[in-house]
Parts: sequence; C-alpha cells; structure tokens
Amino acid sequence: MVTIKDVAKKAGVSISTASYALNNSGPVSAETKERVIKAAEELKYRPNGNARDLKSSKTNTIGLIVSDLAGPFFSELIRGVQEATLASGYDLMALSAIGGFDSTAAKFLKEKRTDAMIIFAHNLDDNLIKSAARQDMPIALLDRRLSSKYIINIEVDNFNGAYKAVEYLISLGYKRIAYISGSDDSYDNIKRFEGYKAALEAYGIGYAPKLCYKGNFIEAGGYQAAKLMLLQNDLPQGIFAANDEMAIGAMEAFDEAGLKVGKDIAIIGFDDIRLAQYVDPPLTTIKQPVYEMGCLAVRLLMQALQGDFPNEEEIILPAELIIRKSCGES
Amino acid sequence: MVTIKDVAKKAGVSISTASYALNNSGPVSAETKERVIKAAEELKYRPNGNARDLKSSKTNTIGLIVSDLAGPFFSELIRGVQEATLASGYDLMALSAIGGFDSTAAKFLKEKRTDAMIIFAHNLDDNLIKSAARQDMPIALLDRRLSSKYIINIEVDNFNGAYKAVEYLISLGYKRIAYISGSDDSYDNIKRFEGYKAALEAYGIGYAPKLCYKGNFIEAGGYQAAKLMLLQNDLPQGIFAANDEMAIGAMEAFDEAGLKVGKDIAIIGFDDIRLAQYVDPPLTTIKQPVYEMGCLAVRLLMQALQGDFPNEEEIILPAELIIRKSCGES
DNA sequence: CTGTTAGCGCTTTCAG
DNA sequence: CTGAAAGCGCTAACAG
Repeated sequence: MVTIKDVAKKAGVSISTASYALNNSGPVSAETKERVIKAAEELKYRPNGNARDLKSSKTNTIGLIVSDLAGPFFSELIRGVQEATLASGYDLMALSAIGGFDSTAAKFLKEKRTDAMIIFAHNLDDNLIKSAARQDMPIALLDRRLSSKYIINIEVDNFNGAYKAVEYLISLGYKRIAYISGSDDSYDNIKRFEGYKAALEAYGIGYAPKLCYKGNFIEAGGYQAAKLMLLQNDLPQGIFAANDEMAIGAMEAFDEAGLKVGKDIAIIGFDDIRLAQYVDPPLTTIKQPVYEMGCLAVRLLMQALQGDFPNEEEIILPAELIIRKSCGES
Repeated sequence: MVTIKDVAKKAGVSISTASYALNNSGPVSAETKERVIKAAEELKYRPNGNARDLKSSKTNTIGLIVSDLAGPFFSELIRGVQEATLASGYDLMALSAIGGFDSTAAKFLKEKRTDAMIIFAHNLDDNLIKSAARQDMPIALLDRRLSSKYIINIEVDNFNGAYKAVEYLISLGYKRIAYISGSDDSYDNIKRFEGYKAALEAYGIGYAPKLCYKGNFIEAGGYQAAKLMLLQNDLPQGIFAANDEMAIGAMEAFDEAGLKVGKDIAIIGFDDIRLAQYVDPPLTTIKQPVYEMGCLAVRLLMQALQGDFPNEEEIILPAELIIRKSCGES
C-alpha cells in the first residue's frame, strides 16, 4: 500500500506539504504542487479514507438501515434518502439489518462509522438503537417509536390509515371484514390493528378475533391466510391486509380458487408498493409517503448534526387512500 | 466521545488490558475483565470502527455498487450478495453510483474503505474502476468487461439471450421485429443488439435500422418508443425490448392505444424483474441469473482476497427464456 | 511557502 | 497476567 509518505518522498517534499498539495488545503507553490500530484499519480497513490476520518473524527456519510436491502418496499424510501443526501453533500451507505444483533447494521451502529443513521427496520433491538444514539450520532427512526434525546421519530399515520381502509370497506357495504396481520410485535402492525378495530367499532360492527389472520408481512403469509379462509368455508366480505405484499399473496390464493377479487371478495392493502398498480385487479391500498419520509429524515438529521433537534416527540405523516379496483367499483 | 482510554482509567487498568478484556483477545483475569466491561458499560463506551480498521488495515466489509440503489432490478442481485456475504462473515455496504464521478461509490472506490467491491453500474468511469482495483481491493465487475489483473468479470450471456428472444419471436411466425435499445454505450445493450441482429440474419431476415428505437433502459423510454411506432402507423409484428422496464413501458402505450399485447403485437423483454409476471399479460422475457451472479461474485472475491484469482478472462452465465403470455400462446 | 511534530483511537508486540 | 510504547495513514498547528 502506497501512503502519502511515499508520495512525499518521491516528490522530495515533506509529508505535510504533500498533504497540502493533494488537498488544496494549504499554501503550496504551484510548482511543488504539480510535482506532488505527478508523484502521486505515478505511484498510483490512493488516500486512505479511514485514516482521514479517524483524524477528523467525521465521516461525512449517513447510513440507511433497512430490514432487508432486497425488499421491494424500500425502493421509494431509498430514492428519497438518496436524493436528499446527495443534495446535502453527504455520502450514503445502505446497510441491511438481516441477522439482527449480528448484522452489519448492528455493528455499524455500535461502532461509529457514520455521522448519522436512518433506521427503517424492526428486527433491531430497542436498546441497541437507544445506546447508539448520541450527540454525534443522531438517529432518525422510521415507523417505530423510541424515546431518546438523540432519536428523531418519524412515522406514518398507521392508525388513521388503517381506519380509513376499513371505513372505505364499510362504506362499500361490507360488514364481515377480516384482518391479515403483519409481525405481531412490530409497531406499525399494532397501530394498524388498532385502527382496524376502531373503525369496526365506530360503525357498530363488533371485532371478531376469528377474522384475524397472521401473515407476517410477507406474500406467502397472505397466501396462507387466504387459503385458511377458503378452507374454513366462511369467507369474509372484505379483507384489510396490513401490507400490500400480503394482500397480493391473498389475491393469488383467491385467484387459484376461482374467486374474482373485487367482485366476490374485496381486498385492500397498505403501503402502495409499485406492484400494487400492476396486479390484476389493481390493488386498492393506503399509500405511505415513504419518499417524503426519506427526504424529511435526511433534512432533520442534518439539522440535528448542527445541534438542532426537533421539539416534537414524534413527527407523523398522513396516509392516503388510493382507490383502484380490488374492492370493486365505488 | 468516550475512548478506550477512559474505560481503562475508570477500571484502573492500562489501555492494553482494557483492549484485551473488551475483545477477548489476550490473557486477562476474569476479575479484571469484568471490571473493564462494567466500566465500559457505565461510560457507554463505543469502539471506533475506523480506528480499528486503520490499525488492522482491514475493513472486513465488501461494498456493492449499483447504478441506482432504488432500482427494482437490483433486488435479486442484492439478495444473492447479501446472503453470500453474510455466510462468509463479511459485512456488506451498498453504495449508489448516482452522480458518477462525484458519487459516494466513486469516493469509496478511490479511498480504500472496503476489502473488495462488486460493481453493477455503467455510469462509472473505466479508469476509475481500473485504478481502484488492486491486490488488496479486488473488484467483481458485473455485466461489463474491463481487463485487469485484479478485476473479475462476470456477465450474463447477453448475446445468446437476445438471440434466443428473437429466435422465439421468429418461431412464432413474426418477421418484422423491432428492437428497443438501452443506453447506447452500455456493454449489455451492445451485446443484446448484436444478438438481435445475428438472429435476424440467421433466419434470413434483414436487419432494418428503422425498426430500432431508443429506450434508454427506462420505462418511459419504452413508452416513448411504442408511441413512436404507433405514430408511424407501421407497427412491427414483434418487439424485443432490451430490458423489462422498457417492455412494460411499451405495453402501457399499446394498451392505451387499444391494442392487445400478445394478440395484436408480441413483446419480449430481458431481465425477468419481479413485475414481469404481474403485468397484464404476463411478460415473456429472458431471465438473467442475477441472484446467482451475486453469490458467485462474493465467492470469487473471497478467493481473490486469499490471492487466488480465477483464470478465465471472464465468466459467462447463461440466460434463460421464460415464456409467458405477451407473445401470444406458443 | 515548507518541514517537524503531535496526535485521532485502537491493537499488539515486548517487557516486566 | 498486566503495562508501556510503537505505529496504522493522515491532518493541522506551529515554527522556521
């Protein structure tokens, strides 16, 4: 590995002069500078970013942690974060939380390797996050709530989103409305479930535990849940799935059973992933403003880095009903 | 920032002892160790990863650079890379090449911050990549070819994939076959275009420049191309789009024009992105083994890190024809 | 304008 | 079993 020392020696100058020349950071004569640069090129010198960061105790990068880099849902979020980060002149590194406590994400969280973090993952321990957050490492926590001076909570209005979804189903005349749930312990699943129950209640429809199915937020889970309904021979009129993936899984199952979604049974999802508009019939769903969330997170983090944290305990973004065809025409 | 020094002081031991205790890396009495760990906890000590990496001149992470983190196409690739990296005990950091020369990716490439890199991006300069590749920073380059001792080229068989696509269209009886191209300068577009021409030739069908449209690898590009065909009032019988995004864009345009894809016009794509099976009609396409590519890249890189580079100039993975409905029943 | 030098936080010989 | 000290590659006072 060729270091700045080698460059300096080759150029016949001192290390500091070499550094100045290479970074335009100090007074160097044009001639010397050129000599240094030439030496660096000939030696194929590459600065060592780690050393620089160590010295300046600043990385100029913000990290984005998602539960699974490969998930389709994160595309929009990443887009938002990416644009905002780029605009602020920071670098972005995306990390996966797969593996939980042993994941790369956990490691980078513990060892300060970024100036700030955005976390959109549920498989990361509360304590881990809490203890990682500090003055010089603010964290924007999406769709999850944790109280700490250095954590900025940003969430979408899961409760009202779910409420709207169920209300819409009810407005269409459906009364027996099932719920396909996400991971039990996840914050958003809990909120969505509450919204589901509240809407039912508000319209004088009792909540029935047997209409609740487990789907774990994945397509296969939704498929299984629908299969179960089919098996029980006691189909609900409408289904509210806690995310689009599960809704799509359920649609497949009904499709296989020869049922017409939108006619024989109504399904509404949550998230509005890209696929939602392409499935047949197009999926009615609740749109999360993920892109905006990403941008907002970056902006708030930038401010936090200046020592300026928001006052609110959490920031809640509205969710919007997107009507397509899977619940029938309205 | 609390350092290991603070911990050592608080525990009443020397720095090295503290380090040993914290990392289980040296002989420390159980009692001392406990004292150190307790002190670290109380102080909320977080090791500084940069310092560690600097000292050990090893980062234990591999980087994955894609042209756009938010693109749908990369999901599968990321999945493959993610799993393989995890399995080898390395960490993974995903970087975007948006911004080209000024991107985070470029920066991380120049400043050695990872032990190895996987690059799947076309907007990164050849020289940049070439000069970043070195013994202690091997690079796996996907779908692109660059000759260097430290670069491992892995590509999918673009030529034969395209050939198969066009051959399939011909076997269905179509003769006027259009091409919607990706970015002109991209390696895979060139190869696919060659495959397209070769198949036409092989079956005695002349290649007509006017049947070639620009689509730039994006959905809107495919849409535009189809609009153009429509406008010219001289529709081809079949279309080979250089990727699925463009094929889907074209489908939209035809849909709007009241044409039935699969009946009035045949379309075949390339990539087999997730959406392909959900559009209406489901898109016939050429599947790239991206997942496998990801896994392979990691494995080869691990070997390279041991000094063991593959002999072949490049590794070519086969592409597979996936027949669905967009070209009609076969 | 240029060189000397003191660290950034950490690991790891090498002595005790 | 524990401590002193060197040094990873780089930046930035400070002194010349």
